[in-house]
Amino acid sequence: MDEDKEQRPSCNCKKTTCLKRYCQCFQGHFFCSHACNCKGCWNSEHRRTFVEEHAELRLKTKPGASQSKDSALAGEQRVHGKGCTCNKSGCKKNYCECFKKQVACTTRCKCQGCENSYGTGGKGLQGNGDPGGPSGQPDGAPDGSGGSPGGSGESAVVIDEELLRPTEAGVAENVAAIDDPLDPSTYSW
DNA sequence: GAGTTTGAAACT
DNA sequence: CAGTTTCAAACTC
Repeated sequence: MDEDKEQRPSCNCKKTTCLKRYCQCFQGHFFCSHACNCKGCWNSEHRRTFVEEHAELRLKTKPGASQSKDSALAGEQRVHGKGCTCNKSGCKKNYCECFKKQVACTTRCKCQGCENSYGTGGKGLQGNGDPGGPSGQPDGAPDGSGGSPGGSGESAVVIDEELLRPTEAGVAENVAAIDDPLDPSTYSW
């Protein structure tokens, strides 16, 4: 029932008009809804064509970004396609895209002092992190099982593609749920 | 609740 | 292509 609610992100954009990937909704291929607290929002069904044009434009200018970083990688490891570049968070805070999705950092990541404990303990143990790093130990497994979950790290690496790639139906449903988030009087342009 | 910090995305 | 700036979200107080 609330499943759709959970899948649909909400944003608080003020300057991007919800047409850039700063916007959680736009990034997730959702239209903004009443749950959003955005201002000057153009990411609505009313502007669907406009939104699609923007999405296409983004696609043209930055093809690799079209699918976000997430699903860019498929096959051997479905983790963050591009990886994170965390410097200070140690990949153990929600600033870190990998941590946020509960996936392991990989060699694709450019993070420093990685302490991401998901999967095999993060690339910090794989060599890209500094060996004599902040702790040297990734704080152990999140579940405290004492080892990598599943041994192969599989459970932590796999991400739900459904969440990353909402179906047309999902979008349509989302759109249908929007009453009228676009009040002309609310927008300055 | 407000302010600060952080990483990602956009722009030059 | 690389560096800088801007942005929204997460975090701390």
